[in-house]
Amino acid sequence: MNIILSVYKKLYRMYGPQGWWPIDNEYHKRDFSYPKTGRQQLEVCLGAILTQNTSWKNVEKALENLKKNNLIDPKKISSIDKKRLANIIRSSGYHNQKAKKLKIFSRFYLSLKGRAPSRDELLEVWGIGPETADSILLYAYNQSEFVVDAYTRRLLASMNIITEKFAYDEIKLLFENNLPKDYRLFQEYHALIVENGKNVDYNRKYSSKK
DNA sequence: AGCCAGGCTACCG
DNA sequence: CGGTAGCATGGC
Repeated sequence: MNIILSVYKKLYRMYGPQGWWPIDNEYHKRDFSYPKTGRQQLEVCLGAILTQNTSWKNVEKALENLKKNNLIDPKKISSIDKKRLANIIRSSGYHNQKAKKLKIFSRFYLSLKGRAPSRDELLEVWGIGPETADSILLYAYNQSEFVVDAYTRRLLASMNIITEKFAYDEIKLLFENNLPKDYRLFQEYHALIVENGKNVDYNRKYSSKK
């Protein structure tokens, strides 16, 4: 069995099913039928943007605030005053940048008229980089795109499978070429890597930033 | 009381 | 091209 798959099994034994992406603060373990509504789909997209270089705790509050203001809605986000939006999502950090990102994404989301975006389309949107694009495709659209984040790099580097300077797409392909193309597996695997990253101290030695 | 988090853009050489 | 400063709050 290849090492990528055996690492998955080991993590799964250690932590069990994760039930990502959290929606309304809940982790739907062993249920891969989410998102169930357009609103949930948008919530995943917004969360993916808000969590950029930010702990999920801080994002939860921002999402709660958005809900309180009835703002999980692309039209409302498009039209709300940017300063006001920034204040609502303040707890997620970089709130001025992220307010802009949410507004630009909402416009884009509306332009899709319900269809799924391609990865290239997402990458053309200001504020959406490779990890956010893959998170959106994997968790909001249930497409088999593997998500690579800082924890993924640290994990593979700690096992000497990669060096720190592997490109995003190289790491992504390493997973996708060694796993059955199954979005449920991809969802669970990435979630397990993050859970593991939160619990394991890599001594910051393998961080992508210095 | 620093250090860091589920990154990305802009700008520099 | 590759490298890096800037963005910002809250948790530990």
